[in-house]
Amino acid sequence: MAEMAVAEGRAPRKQQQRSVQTQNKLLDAALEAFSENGFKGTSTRDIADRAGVHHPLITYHFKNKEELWRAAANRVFSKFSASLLEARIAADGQKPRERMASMMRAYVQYAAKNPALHKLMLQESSRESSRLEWLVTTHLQPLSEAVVKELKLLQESGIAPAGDPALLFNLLRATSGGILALATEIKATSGIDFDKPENVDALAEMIVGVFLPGSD
Amino acid sequence: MAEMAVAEGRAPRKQQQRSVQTQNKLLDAALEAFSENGFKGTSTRDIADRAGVHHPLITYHFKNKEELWRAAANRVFSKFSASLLEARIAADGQKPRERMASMMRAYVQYAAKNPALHKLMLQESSRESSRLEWLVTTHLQPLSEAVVKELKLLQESGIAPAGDPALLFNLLRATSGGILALATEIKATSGIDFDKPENVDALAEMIVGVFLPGSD
DNA sequence: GTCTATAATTAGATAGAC
DNA sequence: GTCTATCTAATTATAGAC
Repeated sequence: MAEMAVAEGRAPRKQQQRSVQTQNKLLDAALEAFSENGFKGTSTRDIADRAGVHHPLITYHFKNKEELWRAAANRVFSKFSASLLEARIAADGQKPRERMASMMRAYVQYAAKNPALHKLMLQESSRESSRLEWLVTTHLQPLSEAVVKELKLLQESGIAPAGDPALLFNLLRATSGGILALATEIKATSGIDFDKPENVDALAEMIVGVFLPGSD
Repeated sequence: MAEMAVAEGRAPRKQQQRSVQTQNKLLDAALEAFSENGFKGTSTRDIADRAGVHHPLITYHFKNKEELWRAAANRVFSKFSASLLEARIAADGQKPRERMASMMRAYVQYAAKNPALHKLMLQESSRESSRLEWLVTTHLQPLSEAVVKELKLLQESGIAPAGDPALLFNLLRATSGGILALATEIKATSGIDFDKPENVDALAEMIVGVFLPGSD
């Protein structure tokens, strides 16, 4: 599968390179399709068409629809975690409030650039499934635990609003992600276009202002 | 269709009553199924099974899948608007801040009791469609305009956070609705169960506290 | 590694008996 | 108003040629 080529020490051979390209095209297409129409609502033919490859190649590279979903989800969530970690490291010297604000901005910016992330999450949260279980244990719980820990410290300093920190974390997450998952609708309803960077910035600043009202 | 029986002045005849019952069962089942699996991901057979009726009855009562979706969406959104209006009237004597807080509580409580509302909204927002356009012009825009007007007044009094009131409205909406649409996942990730009324109350209070920090 | 052809299942919708 | 039977199209997945 996709991990093989990475394990190889030297540059992979030509055949392998093309294989990786096909896999990447399929993963991008799958992410887009699944995030738009959900797992059940997406046909493997649609994915193959979006990727510009013939549909039997899905079975060849990913065994079946479920494994393709998992691989696509794995990729976007891994990139997301890496992006957050990067922001966390970059903010290391800052004061607690500014550090948290940096994380929140990074979260919003990533969510805006990758609307599929939260769309996928919301699609799968609509009902219990083996995919949701996998998503929770593999990606969501580790992320949640890390952020809740930092939030708790901010609450003790009076910077973040009081209340159950886990609830607060989910509030934050639903706010950032939910509004960007609704982007298509909000553009139609309110005329706010989150394709424009200045609107994303305004959103990030509003979230920071609302959730971190205390001065540091 | 469903509207016919209501137009009739006297009590409808027995045959008509059974018809209305079947329609209601189908509407409930459709709302549940569409909210879980999206429009494309839902089969009319699944809906018929959930309702306990034979699937050709869908064509009989609602013409096709699209019309059934519209009828189901219409019902849940109409009830929602009515519920908000009721809360608005009940809060009429209160001060601006308390009035807004009452509305926010009513919003959260309704969303908690009817998770299908926001699930449906999020499912349809994942891509442009004729259904989304209909949802926006029929239900979302009127609601948005009414609430934004009140929010603007609260901002001028310094009660609500500053910034584009339309953005603030969507933030509020995404927060309340988004977190309850994620309920299944949040229970698994954070152990917070929104089937318990006390957790819904805590959510409502946290939202009020975060978005209306100023004293009135 | 890629393609065509196809098997087996399930989908939306309709016809016509009762 | 309800049911069975069925048509047509689309679905996932596989077998086997190239």
